[in-house]
Formats: sequence, structure tokens, C-alpha cells
Amino acid sequence: MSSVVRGARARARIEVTAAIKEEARRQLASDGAAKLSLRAVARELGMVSSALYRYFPSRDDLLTALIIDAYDSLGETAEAAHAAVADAAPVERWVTVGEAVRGWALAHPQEYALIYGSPVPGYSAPQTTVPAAARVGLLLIGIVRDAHRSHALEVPLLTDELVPEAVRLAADLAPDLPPGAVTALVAAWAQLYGLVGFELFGQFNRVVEEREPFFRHAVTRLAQGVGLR
Amino acid sequence: MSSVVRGARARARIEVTAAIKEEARRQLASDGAAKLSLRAVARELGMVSSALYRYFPSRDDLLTALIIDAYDSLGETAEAAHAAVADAAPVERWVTVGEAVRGWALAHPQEYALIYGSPVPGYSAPQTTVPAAARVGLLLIGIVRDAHRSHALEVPLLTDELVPEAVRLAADLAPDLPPGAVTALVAAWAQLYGLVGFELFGQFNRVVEEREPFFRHAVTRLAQGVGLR
DNA sequence: GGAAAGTGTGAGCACTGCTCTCGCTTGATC
DNA sequence: GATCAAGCGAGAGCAGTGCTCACACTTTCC
Repeated sequence: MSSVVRGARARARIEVTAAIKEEARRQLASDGAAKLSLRAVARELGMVSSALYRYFPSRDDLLTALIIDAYDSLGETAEAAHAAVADAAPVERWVTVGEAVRGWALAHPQEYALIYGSPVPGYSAPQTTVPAAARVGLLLIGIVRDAHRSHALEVPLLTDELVPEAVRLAADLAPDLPPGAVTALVAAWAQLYGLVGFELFGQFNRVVEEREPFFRHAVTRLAQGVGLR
Repeated sequence: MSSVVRGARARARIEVTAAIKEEARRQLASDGAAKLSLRAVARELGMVSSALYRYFPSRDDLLTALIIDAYDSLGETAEAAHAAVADAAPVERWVTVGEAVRGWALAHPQEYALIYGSPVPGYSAPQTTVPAAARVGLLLIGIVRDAHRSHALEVPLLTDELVPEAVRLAADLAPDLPPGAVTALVAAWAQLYGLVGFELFGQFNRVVEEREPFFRHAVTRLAQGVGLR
């Protein structure tokens, strides 16, 4: 992809594409993914609906673009929050990332639902979304790796029944970490999203009163379970 | 509500209602909640679409009925699995319930997405669903309570910052359990669904290879974190 | 038996995603 | 600099959706 914008037409295309995504994001935030309507977006932008298909070949493609943006926005938020405490103790770094994820989710519920709730049924996220989706995971791996390198990681034990190969990530992204740590890390990663999802989707209504301290407590224990101290 | 079916008309109504739900469930399972169409259900049943509104005043009401059924089906499955190991050690009972939830989710992905994924956007589950939704939670509470009564529960510690009142459940459903146990229980409950959701919605693709032993291991550690032995 | 309530019919409204043809404008090529 | 293809917007149109309403018919209740 060339970074040089060749002419007025190319520049206009970029602007219109951005405007469409912006308006779509607005409608997504206010009404949810199911009610996101191409026609309504076009109407709001003062163009006819068929013109919009010059920019996104289908509704699903527009949604995919929004999903990637959402992953990036979440990843950026988490990375920024983490950067502010990069030199702190591992547990604090972990908790900070967890709280950043929760904060972003509460601020962008529909976008969170789009990426971590049930994927819009009948639609499976294409491969393009993978790199953007991995950002928070990589952040967590980095924290555990740092702890391990400075011998501050208490490696969790593996049950007998669990073969180390169960978590493929070990061989791919974190070959330097012991299997027990990777396993615990992946599980904690998923569990973090369980906590956020339950709060966001109302499962904690009439159950958990003080959400924020509860989350901080739970996510701290999650960090300890991974072996961070 | 009278349990006596008064006449042919009342009996027919029950049958038609059941047939609608059955066909709707079929379409839900095959195409997902978003593509569930009243007209298609009616078509399949050989009736005109407007007739269906005599039974369910709106699409959302039909969805609500399916949600309640799904909660009940999940609860029933979990309870049945638990009953088979009711006399076993607390950890085994816990793991059995967890595996039952996972098994049901894998067998009914769309229904699981309907109740634990993002709720269908623009639609918030009415109060009617609450009792059905609580069944698995009550099961888990029962396991912890039994362990506590037989002095087999290692009560988890609470961090200073977390006030015991944070988890309101303590005062309502399990006043006999210590706050630390209730807090850990609620967190573990949410985390269980994080594990199931990540597997179901593809987040473990290219990450976790051997799903079943991984899940068993993670959910066992979850039980231990609650204090079960 | 007659009034009232319940049930199915078909037309119709407003909306959706998407396609296709038509012209206009832009921009690269000869 | 003229030419010609590619990019773009407009508008009509198709098939589908949720939902409403007036109408007829049937069952139930008084």
C-alpha cells in the first residue's frame, strides 16, 4: 500500500470511508450492531444507499472494519494504561491492564459486545482481525515474561492429566515460558473477559454491588494465580 | 394459572405455542438469533405470519421465551450431571458442573450465545428470565455451602480494599457463607463462563489445542481458588 | 340462543440489504 | 491536449423483514 495519496479522488475516498465508519460507529454505540443499517448511515451522510457500496461491498465488511477498529482501540487503551506503570511490580501492571480492559468495555459496551460477546450470528470474523485481536494478550504475555526473566514468577503447577502441548501458544508466542505459566496465563486471560462480560451484560445485577473493588480484587487474585507477586 | 386445560381450544393453543417455539429453536440453532424470522417460522408451520402474533406479541417475546427455555435446559443439564456425583468430593462436584456447562454450550452454541454472549442488542432481558438464569449459580453455591458445613472449605482471604458488602449475594442467597468465600465464588462463577465463552467464540483458535483437558485443569484450579479441596 | 372472546386471512406500511443501469467526473495514457 | 477507461453517485427495483389492521369464522361462556 502506497502512503502517498495520489490525487483529489484518492483523498476524497479516504475521507468518505472514514466518515462512513465514524457514522456507523455512532449508530453502533447508540443502537447496537443488529440495528446498524447501511441505509441509515448513508441517509445521515446525505448520500444514497447504493453509493455506500462503493466503499464497503457489504454490511458485513463494514462490521469487520468496525471490529478491527474496536480491537485496535481496546489494545491502544490497554497499552497506554500499561505504559504508565511499566516499571511497577508485575501484579500492578497486570491489574492495570485488567482495569483498562474493563474501563474500555464499560465505555464502549456495544463495541465490546461486537468483539467479545457472541460474534454477530451468521457471521464469522475473517482472518484480518487476528493481529488486532492479539494486542491485549501480547501485553499480558510480556508482563509474565518480564516476571519470569527477573525470577519473580512463581510458576504454577500443572495437573498430571494436562499435557503441556494443550496450549499451543507455548510453542508459538512464548517458547521461553514454562508450560505451567502459559497455561495459567491463557486461562486467566479468558477469565478476565468472563468477569468483564458478566458485569457488562447484566449478570452481576442484584449480585455484585461494588463492581470496581470487586473487579480489582478478582483480577488481583487472577494475577496471583498466574504466579505474579 | 390453572393446570386444568379447559377445552379443545386451550389444548390447541398449547400445542401451537410449542410448535412455534420448536421451529424457532430449530432456526435459531441453524442460523443464529439475528436471522430468526417470524415469517419464516410461520411459513414453515404452514400459517400466515400475522397469525403468529396471536401467540407471541413480538419477535422479542419469542426470543425471551427461547431464552428462558435455554436457561432451563442448561440448568437441567447441569443439575442432572451434578446429581450423579452428589456424594463425591466438592472439587469433583464443581468440575462436573463446569464440564456440564461447557458440554451444553458446545452442543447448543447459538442458544448459549443468546443467553451468555452479548444479549441481542437493543434488547434487554426482562425480569422473567431471572429465576431460570440462577439455577447453575445456585448449584455452585450449594457445593460450597456443603463444603463449608462439613468444615472442608478453606475460606479465601479478602483483600483489605474489598468491603464484604461488595457482593450483595452474601446477604441474600448465602448468608451462612463467609464473605471471602462468596466473593471468590461469584468471581469463579463469572470466570467459568469466560473460559466457556472464549472456547465457543473462537478466541482459543490457534491458541489452545487440547480444549477438554485444558478446561478441566482450569476449572479445577477455579474450584481450588474458591477453597474447595 | 346470543354475545363475547379467540383465532386465522390477506392486504398493506415502512423498513432492510443488495443489484443494476444510467450518466457524470476524474485521471492516466497515447 | 484529446481520448478512453475507471471511479463514483443517482435512482429504480427485488426480495425479504417486523408489525398492524379490518375482516371473517369458530369456539366458549352466560
